[in-house]
Amino acid sequence: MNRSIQDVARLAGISSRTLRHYDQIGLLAPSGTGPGGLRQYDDARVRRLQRILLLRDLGLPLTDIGRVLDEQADEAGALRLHLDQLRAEQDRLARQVASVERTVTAIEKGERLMAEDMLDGFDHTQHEEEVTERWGADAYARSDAWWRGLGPEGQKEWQARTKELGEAWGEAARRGVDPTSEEAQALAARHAAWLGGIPGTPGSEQGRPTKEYVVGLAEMYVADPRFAKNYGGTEGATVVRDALVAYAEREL
Amino acid sequence: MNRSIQDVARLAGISSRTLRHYDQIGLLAPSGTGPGGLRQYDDARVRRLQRILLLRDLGLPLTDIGRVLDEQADEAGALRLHLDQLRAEQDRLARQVASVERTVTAIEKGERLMAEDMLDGFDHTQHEEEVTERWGADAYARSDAWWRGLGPEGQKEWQARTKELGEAWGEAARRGVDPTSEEAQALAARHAAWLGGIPGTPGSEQGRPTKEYVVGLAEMYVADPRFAKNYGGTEGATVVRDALVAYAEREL
DNA sequence: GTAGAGGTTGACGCCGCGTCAACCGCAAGA
DNA sequence: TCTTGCGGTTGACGCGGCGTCAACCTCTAC
Repeated sequence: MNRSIQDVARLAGISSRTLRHYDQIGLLAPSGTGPGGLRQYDDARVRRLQRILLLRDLGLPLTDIGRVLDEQADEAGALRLHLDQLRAEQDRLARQVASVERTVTAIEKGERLMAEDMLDGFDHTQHEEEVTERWGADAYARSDAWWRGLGPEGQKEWQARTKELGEAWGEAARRGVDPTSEEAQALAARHAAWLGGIPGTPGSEQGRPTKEYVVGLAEMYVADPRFAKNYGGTEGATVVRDALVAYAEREL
Repeated sequence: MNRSIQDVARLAGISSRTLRHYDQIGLLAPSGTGPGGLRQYDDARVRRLQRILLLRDLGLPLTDIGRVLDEQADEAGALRLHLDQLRAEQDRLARQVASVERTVTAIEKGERLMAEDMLDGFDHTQHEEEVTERWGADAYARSDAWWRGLGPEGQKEWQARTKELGEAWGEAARRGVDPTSEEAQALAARHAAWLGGIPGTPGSEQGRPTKEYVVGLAEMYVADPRFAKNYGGTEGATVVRDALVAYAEREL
């Protein structure tokens, strides 16, 4: 019972291109070739194809399928390993969905009522005391002037970005990432870049905030609930602080 | 405040390659080029990069990000659309995870106690009455001879494949797929190919089951609970039947 | 003069095929 | 006999988002 490539493709509900691909990568070679190099598949190949497709439907990569089928490797074991990856991907997706959801509602809220919630959530002028106390009245005045200069639209925009950044931090913190991990450090880098883009912050002339400013601010995130709430509470803020401090020590 | 590519990369916690890529695809061009073609980025580009990375973290594709940022397109709208896709992917993953789980337990069960559960689940000899009644005692005898010829190992193997195929059907049925959809028809094709590979089934000499055999069997899947349970009950079996009948009409 | 840092452009690789393009062999009809 | 058409063949690009060479350039410091 030798079948042509089209026969097999129709039988299996796949394309002939897929069969040629499987031949090419050594996953399923035809049993022989007829006149003109036409591929022929016997019953054994068709059965092998069945198993390939069943495993493929489970999301197993083709290379793994090849190993399982060729080396008599442990099928259940391979699937359980695969299951772990699927679940990890599930987690990632769930977090991303939640993150997007929060971002969307934040944006829409911000569009409808830009006053209360967001100004309250991260009002730039909110930390006047701390700023003046730590970096002098000059710094605050410059910063405040910049803030007013933004205008309502600019302020809304700025707050939205702020909230998005806080969102990213909160998400990572809830997940319990290591503050020294590559991911947390990348976030810290972006946080620092963001701070450095605000005229009036110490070091903004060099385009990056000073180490002292970042470290001080990081401590404030933990100490002051008004800031901490932007990063998932005190616990979240602790992660943010540790990450920022580590980053500042390294790069600033 | 013009920064070099490395500066920006470190600031943002990404690689310089990524920045070059963004330049290449027109997502983020540098503000200018210095001596030797060195890319330079001003503050506005850095801020744009911030937004790019925030949206990228949410899983939005780069092309969409470009549209949102360039055409002042509706950011919340784009994200909600993206959210739909994420949720669809979540569904797909959840179903796949469940499917893999069931397959794994089925395999392990089959390894430990191959007797009861699986023989009960889909005993080939189980439908002797129907086979003899509909296709004659000859067909049953041939089929039965083939079955015995498989031996215990072969029977176990065959049953495992059977269960996997039933699994795929059950999964699709629970999802409520249209029996005439491409997906269901592909499954039907594979089901038919599987039947055609069993010596003794009418039409197996041609490598594919006859239309009448498939249609009759499909009806039995719905009518007989012993079969229906392999496809998610009567409801599931109905989908299987409709898909198989449609396939048989078209291809056999 | 030469080494080194920090760039540049160009290209391949990943994964699982879809989708051309250009060609070949065989059978049926004008 | 020529043409048309079917059913294949090999080869190559494309997708997404970059990582990772390779080969080359420019400027500075020793």
